[in-house]
Amino acid sequence: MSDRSAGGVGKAPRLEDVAQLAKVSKATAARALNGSDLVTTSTRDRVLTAANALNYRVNGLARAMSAGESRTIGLVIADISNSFFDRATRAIIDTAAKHDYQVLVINTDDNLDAEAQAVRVLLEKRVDGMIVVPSSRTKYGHLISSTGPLIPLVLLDRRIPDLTVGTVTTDDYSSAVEAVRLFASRGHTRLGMLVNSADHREVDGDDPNGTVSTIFDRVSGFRAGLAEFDLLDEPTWIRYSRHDHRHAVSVARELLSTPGGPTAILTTNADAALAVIDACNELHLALGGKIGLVSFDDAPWAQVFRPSISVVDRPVYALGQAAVETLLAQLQNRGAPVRSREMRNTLIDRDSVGYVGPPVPPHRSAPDSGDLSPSG
Amino acid sequence: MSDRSAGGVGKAPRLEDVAQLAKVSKATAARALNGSDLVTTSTRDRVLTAANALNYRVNGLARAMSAGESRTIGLVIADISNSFFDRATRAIIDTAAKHDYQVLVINTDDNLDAEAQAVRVLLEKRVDGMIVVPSSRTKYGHLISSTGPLIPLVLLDRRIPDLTVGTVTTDDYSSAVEAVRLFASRGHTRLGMLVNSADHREVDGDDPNGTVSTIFDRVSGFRAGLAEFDLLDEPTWIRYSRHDHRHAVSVARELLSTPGGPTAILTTNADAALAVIDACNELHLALGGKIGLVSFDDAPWAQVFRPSISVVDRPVYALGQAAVETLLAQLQNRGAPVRSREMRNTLIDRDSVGYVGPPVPPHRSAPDSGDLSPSG
DNA sequence: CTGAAAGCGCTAACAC
DNA sequence: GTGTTAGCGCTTTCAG
Repeated sequence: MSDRSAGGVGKAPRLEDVAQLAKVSKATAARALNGSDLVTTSTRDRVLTAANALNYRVNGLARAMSAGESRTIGLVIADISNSFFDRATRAIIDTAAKHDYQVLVINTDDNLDAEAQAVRVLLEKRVDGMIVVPSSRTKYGHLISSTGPLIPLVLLDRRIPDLTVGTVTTDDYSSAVEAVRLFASRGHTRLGMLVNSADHREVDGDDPNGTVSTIFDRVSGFRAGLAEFDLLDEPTWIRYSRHDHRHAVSVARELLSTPGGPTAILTTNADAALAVIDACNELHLALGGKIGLVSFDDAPWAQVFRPSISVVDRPVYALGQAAVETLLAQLQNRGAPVRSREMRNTLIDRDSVGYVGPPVPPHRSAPDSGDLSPSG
Repeated sequence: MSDRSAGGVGKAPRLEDVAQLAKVSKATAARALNGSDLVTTSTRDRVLTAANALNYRVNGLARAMSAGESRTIGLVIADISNSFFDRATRAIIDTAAKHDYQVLVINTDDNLDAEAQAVRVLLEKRVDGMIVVPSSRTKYGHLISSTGPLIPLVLLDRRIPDLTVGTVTTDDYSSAVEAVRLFASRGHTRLGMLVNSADHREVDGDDPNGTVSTIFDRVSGFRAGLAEFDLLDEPTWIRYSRHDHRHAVSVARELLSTPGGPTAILTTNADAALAVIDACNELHLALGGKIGLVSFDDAPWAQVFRPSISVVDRPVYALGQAAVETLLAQLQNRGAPVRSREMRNTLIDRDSVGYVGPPVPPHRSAPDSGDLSPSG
């Protein structure tokens, strides 16, 4: 039971055991193991051999305690099993590993309480910093103390306008504008939007304050696009649905079966796109013909579908990577100024936009596509 | 810089700070905080108030050190951004959280060295146990010591025949047999298989020893199915491809464009199915007509595609959940006998199987579908 | 170059 | 009920 040499059941060897076997002090053993150059080659060898013989592994917990850093970062994310976040998570874990950090992952389902709870747990586990995908644009009390973020923090994918912390996002506002332009160039004049959101209540026309920034940006950009072409901005054509295929399909169906309703839909993610496609299947509507679709996020199936789906491709991997790098930079140098990055999406036009008429002319000279940015 | 009361920069309050403020000893403070009932209500209140005032959070590292458990488990998985593993991961994280455990996730890309490295790191971080998706059926030296698993361990999704540890899998062997039966019932006599695997070399006909158990089982089951109907078991019709869409498509194309080649394909995952669909697109083949497809894993898009894809739906969430529960049971009671579970898949027949002729009769009286099991 | 010793913050005996 | 104290295993001055 208390056999010390056997693996499995016996206790793990400690630094002291190694030191004893190598006939040196703990301090020397530690130095040898950690590659300090204040050790003779011969003693170092003795220590290494001993460590090897005992199959010694440092106790990271003990090291973390005394060193004051756990080399662990926390990731607070909406839902790992989402085709966007899973890839972001992949990037984060891999990038962190490259720098010898591990990551503790927690899902929130975009629930604010769950998010606060996750932060609490991570704080207790003494992560060195965290990356969070905030579930609210406005509520962030759980992320700060009186003087700023509780620990080094970077926001991924979504901004919190009032919180000055490192943030890594994409230019969704202008991508939405571009999507509208694409629709307009194929003659679509009645545009709708299907927003897949945890918070699926219809939001206020002017300032959907409860929503996360990505959705806020996409909706705002979409509406700015409508204005650019003087197209009808009909509130009921911007519909919200839950993260639930059946519900999303029913909303999509309503959108597409309204007489005189939209002929083209912009969706905020791949799941919503699937709902639109399904609705078209059910209603026997010609997607890519009289009906147009553009979706945010380039899911693996999007280019295999027939018609292949036009998408706003987001640099997911790079986003996750940047988040980690921003965080690590902060860890290295806590006084460093906050650095945020907005990365560029790419509109990939495939076959789902369709064609219903000649290009719609812009209302007045269109603003440069270069520098549109959201107000919030 | 060393401001103690300010958040953010100042040091975090310790148990001792709380104790002092509440005018009790550390022990009492600890008891109050941890809900021991050997404390007066009044002192408990004082302590709680103090803790609150200081915004105290236990130092989980310190607790872990002295308690001897970190309440953290490690997850070593092939690739989180895969539509199967992402959902399994989701289940694992959520189930663990429910029991107040957090999860450290590491990707291996099915690389054995990466897996060994991951295990090493997790061991150093002193996780209480780990769940691993092993990248080899035969190499597991990094998982054990002379007396058994290094720490409580459960294998997810794939077995290691020679390793007696808790394992949670699905009955892929019989599902593959069933898939063959389904093809046979629609007249398909020439069946092929597209295997999407990190280890994409063609494996030996009889014992693909290098592959992971799921693939081994699926291929074995497939071939058993062929035997059942006395169908041609042509080695070149079982093709392996990398986790790379272009490559998979080219392999699928070869499979489908061989004159006299297979008219139906069983794929081992959703990505491979996408490759087959893409190949059919390119070759203008009538999927769901003269060409049949069944895929392992029910991806979100499978039922939305036209034709909708027939699949072997695997109980992913339950699988992850069971893995955690098995592991925690082991943690509770280390002497407990190893418990493994094989969960049942469900063949969902949609519209991609097609029809090429009357049902093929079984060669001899077919074995009961009930209890087929792989040899390895 | 090497060793002794003081913590890191908490839990769990063990006294009172 | 509450306090004292001895670790948990490591890093890191500070001496030698």
